[in-house]
Amino acid sequence: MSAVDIIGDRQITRPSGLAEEVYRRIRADIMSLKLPPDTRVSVDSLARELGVSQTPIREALSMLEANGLVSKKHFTGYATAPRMDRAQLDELFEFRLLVEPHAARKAAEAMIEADIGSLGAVSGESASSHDGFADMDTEFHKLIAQGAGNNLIADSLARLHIHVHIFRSCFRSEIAEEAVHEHDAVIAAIRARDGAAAESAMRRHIERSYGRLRDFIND
Amino acid sequence: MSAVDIIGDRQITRPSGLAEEVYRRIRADIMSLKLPPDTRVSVDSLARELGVSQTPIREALSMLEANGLVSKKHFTGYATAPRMDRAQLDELFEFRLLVEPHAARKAAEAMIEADIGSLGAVSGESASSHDGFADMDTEFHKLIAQGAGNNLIADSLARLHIHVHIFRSCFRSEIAEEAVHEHDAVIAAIRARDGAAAESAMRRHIERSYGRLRDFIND
DNA sequence: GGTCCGCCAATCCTATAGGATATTTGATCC
DNA sequence: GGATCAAATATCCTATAGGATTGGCGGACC
Repeated sequence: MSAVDIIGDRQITRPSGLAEEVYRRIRADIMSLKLPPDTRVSVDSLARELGVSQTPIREALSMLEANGLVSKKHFTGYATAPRMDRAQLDELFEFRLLVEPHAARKAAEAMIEADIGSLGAVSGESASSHDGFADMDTEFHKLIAQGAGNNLIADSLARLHIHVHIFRSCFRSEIAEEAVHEHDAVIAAIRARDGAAAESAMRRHIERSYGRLRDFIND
Repeated sequence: MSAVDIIGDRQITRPSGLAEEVYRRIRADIMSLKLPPDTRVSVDSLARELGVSQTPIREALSMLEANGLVSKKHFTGYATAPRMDRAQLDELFEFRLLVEPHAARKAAEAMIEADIGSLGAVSGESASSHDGFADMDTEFHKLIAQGAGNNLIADSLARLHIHVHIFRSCFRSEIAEEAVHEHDAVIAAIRARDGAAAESAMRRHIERSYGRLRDFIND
């Protein structure tokens, strides 16, 4: 009998290592703004708080650094990345505008029916709270990127979307009713297998989203 | 006086930490095929070989894992990523085809003169050896991505280009005379500040490059 | 009053030791 | 001869202790 066992809901608790678990935890704390941008992160404190040794903390922070969520200064320690400035927001949306409409088109052409079903499941409902909308938005874009059948694109967008999430959370942006409608437009086009319509609907969504977020920053 | 000192060519040797140095070292070994794809990588061995403790090795490997160059299996150890298969190659070039022509267009419109100068410096010369061409190709695409003024794009492409480099090295691909000509066509278009021409020249270059690499794989 | 210098605390960085696990090897049995 | 099982090895994972460095604080000096 292995040390890991079957738990109630028939799910193996595969221990991918403490490092990965710590990674998820810290990333969650960053995304929930429990660790605000530009905040010092002490290895020692985290080790005590989470009740593990320093080594897995260090590994997790190294991975977070490689993903651009924290930065390390030699002999000074780690700190969460500063909030995006105007230039970075521009760069990020230029990138999204380049990739996501293409992904939407491919998804409309190649997505399997089952995944289109799950896509409908993240439409509108549970968009009552701010966090609810954020999670829904994340899931929406992730499903489409995966539906396009390109893991590289999906991973790149997921990595970037984290920063969008943080930026949006910083300003407690009101839940955009428009965004839900824009999502629905994309979903409808994908359901209709209309690649061109999906591409332009996604482009419109991202452009509007860009406009909504850009208002918060003027430096 | 700080511990780090000024060296001959007026450059500070800023010690970014052992972890980063180890990171570069391992990445170089992977790119030079000294660590071939799908090869076990022992933390202990590396520690002894490089004469450092296990901790910086572990941090470096964590960063490499986040960048997709090695993978970790719990209680089994690290291993270099397996060589790209056909599907991954397709995904990678779909991505490049999406991003790089756009970058070339922007570079033609916005690149400053000085950088165009350095661009000409990587044209043709030192393309005699295989490694020489590989480095030149890397530098060529990096300069254009940076010239487009979008760090996100530049970083994403740099990360992907490493895998192209490894794949090409695996097959000891002959130095493609064509590639140099295609590069020159892009450079000429950028020099002429012709965005449309730069975009299509880059698209053509990547498509041809894709065709050249695709021949090596048929599974 | 402003500036510079030395001290102190906090933190990171490194090294080593011990526990746990997967893979491999060898012998035994069918 | 092939398959199965068990022990041994190599490796990773964790924890703790000690050395090195940076940044901040207070006092002295101009």
